[in-house]
Amino acid sequence: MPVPKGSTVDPARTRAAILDAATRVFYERGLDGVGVAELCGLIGVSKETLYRHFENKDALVDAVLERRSERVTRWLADAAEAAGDSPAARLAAVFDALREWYSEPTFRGCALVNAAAQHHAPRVRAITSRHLHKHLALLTDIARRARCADPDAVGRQLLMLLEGATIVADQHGADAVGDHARTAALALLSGA
Amino acid sequence: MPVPKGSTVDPARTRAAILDAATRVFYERGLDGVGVAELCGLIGVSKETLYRHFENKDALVDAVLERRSERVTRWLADAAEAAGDSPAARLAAVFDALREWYSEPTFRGCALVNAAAQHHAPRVRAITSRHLHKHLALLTDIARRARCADPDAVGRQLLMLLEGATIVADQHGADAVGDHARTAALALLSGA
DNA sequence: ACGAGATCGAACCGATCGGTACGATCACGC
DNA sequence: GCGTGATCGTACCGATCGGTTCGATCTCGT
Repeated sequence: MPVPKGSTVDPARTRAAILDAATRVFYERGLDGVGVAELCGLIGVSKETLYRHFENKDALVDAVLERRSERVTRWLADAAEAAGDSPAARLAAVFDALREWYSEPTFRGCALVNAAAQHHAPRVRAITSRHLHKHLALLTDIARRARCADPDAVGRQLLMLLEGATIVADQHGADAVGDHARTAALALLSGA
Repeated sequence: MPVPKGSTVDPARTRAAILDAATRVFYERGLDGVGVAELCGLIGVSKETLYRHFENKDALVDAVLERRSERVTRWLADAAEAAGDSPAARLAAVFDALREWYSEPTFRGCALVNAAAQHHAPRVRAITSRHLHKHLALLTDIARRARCADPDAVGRQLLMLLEGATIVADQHGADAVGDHARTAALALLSGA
């Protein structure tokens, strides 16, 4: 085997461990809320190892956000897909998934949007912008399937609702936010 | 006069100048994106002066956010008030005001929400939470005036739309976001 | 004219940060 | 068994940060 797979010394696994820990701690405490030294301590990895896998902290941040964006996007797309062909059912499934997310004790809002609010660096903003575009594509597709007169407009409206629900759930607790968002989303879809 | 009003040495004016500059630069570059030394340089004020008016940087941040929250809240309330008695007109006026805000070149999203995404400190989170509650009160009042069956639920839905529109306008440009948000808001109000 | 208080400018402090360097250790392939 | 490369632990570096201190200057009320 060219690449050891179960051993302690396995670059791919090390890299994944770094990404996993960084994803969690950056989400919990903010991109600038944890230093590289502390992060390495949490993972049980030396700085040299981290810096062989990532050019610098910004590159690590980019990788974390990129991976997170893909995971979330796929998660929502899968939820919609599993709900069948009915546009309303697909939309309901998306907001049901969001509702469960809001109730998780580790929920702290959207990691991408939070990151964009912290790092005004164009790199981070671009990743977040693409992230929202993926959501927009999913929601616009639902609006198109529902034969809305203006699917793009409805998609945008649903995107605002999705992002706003995430913000409100983070700031005001998840209580009924998920349900209200779901209700509003279905109303916007059927009313258009 | 116990307090000099037009002179160069005027603690109240100095304090206001610090707050003004800090509000602007914290909004543009982030709470941690500008140091106290640079901030003082921009204002033309020494560190000692800043630290006589504010106990520390966190206290300055709190004061900036508190003032900003009051300003924004009053601005939206005034817009609604000026629109007359019709609930739909009041709501439309609120989202018209938002649309103009989104188009300003300095627009960078909601300063309070951004701050909460940066500083996980409970102080900042509390200020932001109160800020959203003020918006919620305004929107719920409109829903109540419109004789919605469940004004609290509609208020929450409108709040999500408002916050989501602000996020989307920041990330995807202001283009038609304001119009779409306005349309969606009126639809949610009249459909409930 | 005098004293009080606000302000300036610059030096200074300790802590922390991102990032590098070095010697030692460990696991694997040949 | 030997070499290669991944890893560790630690020390180190320069920069920056929030915050303090001090002497000089300025303004104002009395």
